[in-house]
Amino acid sequence: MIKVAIVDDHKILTEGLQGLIAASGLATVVNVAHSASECRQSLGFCKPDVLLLDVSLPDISGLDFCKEVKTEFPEIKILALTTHNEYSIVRQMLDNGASGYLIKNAMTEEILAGIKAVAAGEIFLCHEIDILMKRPKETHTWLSHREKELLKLVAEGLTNSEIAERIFLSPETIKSYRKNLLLKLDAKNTAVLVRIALEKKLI
Amino acid sequence: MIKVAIVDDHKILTEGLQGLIAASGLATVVNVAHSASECRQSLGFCKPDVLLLDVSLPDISGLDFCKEVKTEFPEIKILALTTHNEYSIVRQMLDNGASGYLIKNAMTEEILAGIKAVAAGEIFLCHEIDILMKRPKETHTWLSHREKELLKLVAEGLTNSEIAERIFLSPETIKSYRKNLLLKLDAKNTAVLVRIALEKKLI
DNA sequence: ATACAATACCCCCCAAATGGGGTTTTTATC
DNA sequence: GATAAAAACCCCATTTGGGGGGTATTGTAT
Repeated sequence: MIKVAIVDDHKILTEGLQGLIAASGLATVVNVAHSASECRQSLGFCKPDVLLLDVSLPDISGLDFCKEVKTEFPEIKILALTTHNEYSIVRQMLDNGASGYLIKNAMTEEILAGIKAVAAGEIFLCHEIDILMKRPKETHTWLSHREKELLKLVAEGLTNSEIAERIFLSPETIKSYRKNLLLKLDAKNTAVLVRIALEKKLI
Repeated sequence: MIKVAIVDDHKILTEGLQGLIAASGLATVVNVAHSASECRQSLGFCKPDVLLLDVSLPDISGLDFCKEVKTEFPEIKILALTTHNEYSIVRQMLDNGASGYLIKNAMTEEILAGIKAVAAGEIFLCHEIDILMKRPKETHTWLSHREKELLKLVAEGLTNSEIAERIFLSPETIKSYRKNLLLKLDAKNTAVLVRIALEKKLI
């Protein structure tokens, strides 16, 4: 029997999930938490095989929590279960050690299939996400570290010279980065740049 | 027995909800839809007393769908059930005719209490939302029609003169509006303006 | 009656962003 | 050891935005 733990702040969802998993006979729910900190306290002793993890948690980001859990308990397989269907979120989640990714409007059977697959050491993506990730690379936007850093500072409202001071670069360099960002994200100006960044969850 | 219909694209949640409502003995689920169009087709004959409605639907906005249902079937009480806890969303939902508002991490009992209350013709807000709405007016941002319109166009990347042409106003007027928006939303510049607008779901 | 909010308009000045063209160095990757 | 991508830098010209000051006209709620 696969031991499953759940972290999600939506109580109706966790209750529904518990019932669903119990009814399947495939796995047993050993712990339910509604925040990362709550989950952190119980992981040590309940030792689940699979952790169902939401990206939006009330305390810290599910992305960071995924990395944290994987560092402390590398043997626990993490299966993301969330509403986000953006490339960058899935990409980061997998890079942070997740073994699978489900979106919340996936079929019930997919959730059980996902639990089974990741428990067996496989990588599992639900249908919609699988299609998303297989799309040609050009349709996805991927920014370098520096570019992401710049984008964050721009979205915080810093001017070029303020950014330059902050990260010890020439204002001219910042200008180049911004030009590149406008090009890469196909944005006409800063307003659109910020909108796209937030919509694609790049920052 | 209260007749309840549900519209939400998260299948796990709708299944959980169905079980929960059935187990309570308070109400009976007469219909479950995963999109507005699906729901639209069934509302006519299943005639629910209460409609549990999510704000994010795959086809159209739950806000618009709320208004639509209220126009066609004024006797159906609408109870919003969603993750959004922003003032502007709640405000719009209530203005569009919703009788109640629940957030998805609310307690199970609150959902049942909400169904009971709105079926009885009352207005019901879950605890967290109640607190949010009771906060002094000054802490909420509320924009006029024109200001919202402007903000949308700014976020689309139009320059002042482009906006002026589009809505037949003087470019100087647009400048004034923008200055006001920066003040009202306490934004240093356009980048922050757009970020705040998206974060507070004002546009 | 009058005060208020919303709407629409105008001026000046300077700072900041955008668009165009570039170069060099460092750091992975094959 | 070649190659490519990322990171850092530079100049010119123009447009756009932001900060400061305003005014006038509506409608509407008290």
